[in-house]
Amino acid sequence: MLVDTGTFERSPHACHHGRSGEGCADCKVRLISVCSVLALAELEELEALSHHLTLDKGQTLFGQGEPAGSVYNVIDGALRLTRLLPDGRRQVMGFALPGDFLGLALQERYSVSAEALGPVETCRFGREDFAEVMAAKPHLLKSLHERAGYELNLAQEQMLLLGRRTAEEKVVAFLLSLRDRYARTGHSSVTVELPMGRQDMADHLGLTIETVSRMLSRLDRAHAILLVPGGVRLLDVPRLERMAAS
Amino acid sequence: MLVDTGTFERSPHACHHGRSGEGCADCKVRLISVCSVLALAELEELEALSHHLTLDKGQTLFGQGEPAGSVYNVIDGALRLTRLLPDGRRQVMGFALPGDFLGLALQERYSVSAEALGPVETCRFGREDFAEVMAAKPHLLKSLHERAGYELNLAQEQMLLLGRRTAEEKVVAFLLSLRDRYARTGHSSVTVELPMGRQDMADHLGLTIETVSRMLSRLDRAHAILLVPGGVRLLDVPRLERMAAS
DNA sequence: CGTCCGATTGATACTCATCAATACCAGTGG
DNA sequence: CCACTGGTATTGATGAGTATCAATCGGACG
Repeated sequence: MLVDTGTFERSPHACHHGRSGEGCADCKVRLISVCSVLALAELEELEALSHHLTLDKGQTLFGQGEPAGSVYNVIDGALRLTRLLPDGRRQVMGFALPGDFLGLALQERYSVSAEALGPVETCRFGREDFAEVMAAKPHLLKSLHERAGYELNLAQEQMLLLGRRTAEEKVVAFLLSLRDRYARTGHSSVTVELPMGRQDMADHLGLTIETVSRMLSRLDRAHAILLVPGGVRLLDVPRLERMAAS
Repeated sequence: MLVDTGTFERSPHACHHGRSGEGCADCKVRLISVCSVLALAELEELEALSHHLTLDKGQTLFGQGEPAGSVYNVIDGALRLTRLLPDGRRQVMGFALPGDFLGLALQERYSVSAEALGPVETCRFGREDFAEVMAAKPHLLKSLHERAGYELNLAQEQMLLLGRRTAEEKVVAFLLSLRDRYARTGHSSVTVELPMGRQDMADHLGLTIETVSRMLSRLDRAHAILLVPGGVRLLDVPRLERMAAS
């Protein structure tokens, strides 16, 4: 069931062989990724093990159940993380954005599939390599563990949403949480980009595509948001926050 | 909003002051808890920091949002882990059983409330104390991280359940997952104990108490399960597994 | 025996899914 | 430039599944 992902990968160590502006030190997401806890010397050490990897829209970074051979830092773009039921029903567990770390559970097999929502840039490490570095650097492990705690928190938030919120609350809460995540990485704005399609949102919120569309239309008609191509503009954040019932 | 939990705690170090059969080495859950990765010498070190703590049914171990002053090993009994929406809607994130570790995210504040479903026995550590020990023992941190990965996996499973399964599938999947968890801790049996009430199950599965009750009755009438006081007997596991659509 | 609390069962209402048609938009080729 | 195509989003009509409301049951306990 593996499709040819046709990813493009530079040769290992590409970053530090004299190319300008490509090293980890200049990395766009250095300060918001796990790498932020590393000293410069450590960074170089890790850099020697890194592989730059890019994907196009729709390509699969890894599939649910596959042996987890690599871990990844997302540098640019967005991915969706999905689980499938045998009969095809799909749940989108979340979306990975720049600065996120994929594979932080360090398990034998990937528990989700990761697919690019658009052009994506990642920094790949062999799992063995990374595990070795981590064994030598407890503060890196600690940082990873903190991220895991954060992920667990998000997962709980999402469970609450899926189990106890109405369709409208789900959509509103999703828009606000996306805005918060963008804000944390610097891109603060009233206009929230939606790199995923309606079906992805639906599968994330436990709804159908039609219901998501209806709720967005309704919010638009109520002038709480403004639908724009590729995203939404949040017009009345206080009202949205009340609607989300968080 | 803090109720008097009225918990009973022995004086610190109670375990190793000559009392027989009370040390960590004899701990009932030693081999299935995080402590399983510790050598005997390390175990004694940790034991010096441990506090034995018991709760009665309904008592709160800690509340959502409170500063996370302690972490806990569950020795006996069961707790429910809940999150509340401002308007009172409740989501049960999961149930803690013997061998489980509470507070493994090591965050500033508890992200859930933990309430005893019956008599509960725990092993408490001050968060600072535990963090210190962990800083000195990377393999303990690694073990905790692995547990976090496992929790994350469970959380994803639950998201899939909440978002994409029908009421019947939810109830069946819940019964089977409980059986699996009991099996992992040794208590393998076709009779699955249900230490939680119907409302707890409902709040865990994103249903109402009535729907849970109806589904259980229906399964009983269909001779897939047998409702017994305090639990269920799984009569036709293969069929249940088909119904769960996992 | 009566009370209390949780569980079960029934009748009805409502939210959201389903089915279906249409609109929109980007790309492609005539 | 404009028709055609495929994919995605929107909108509408209807129905299924589950929530809600209400009554009854059943066991534990005083």
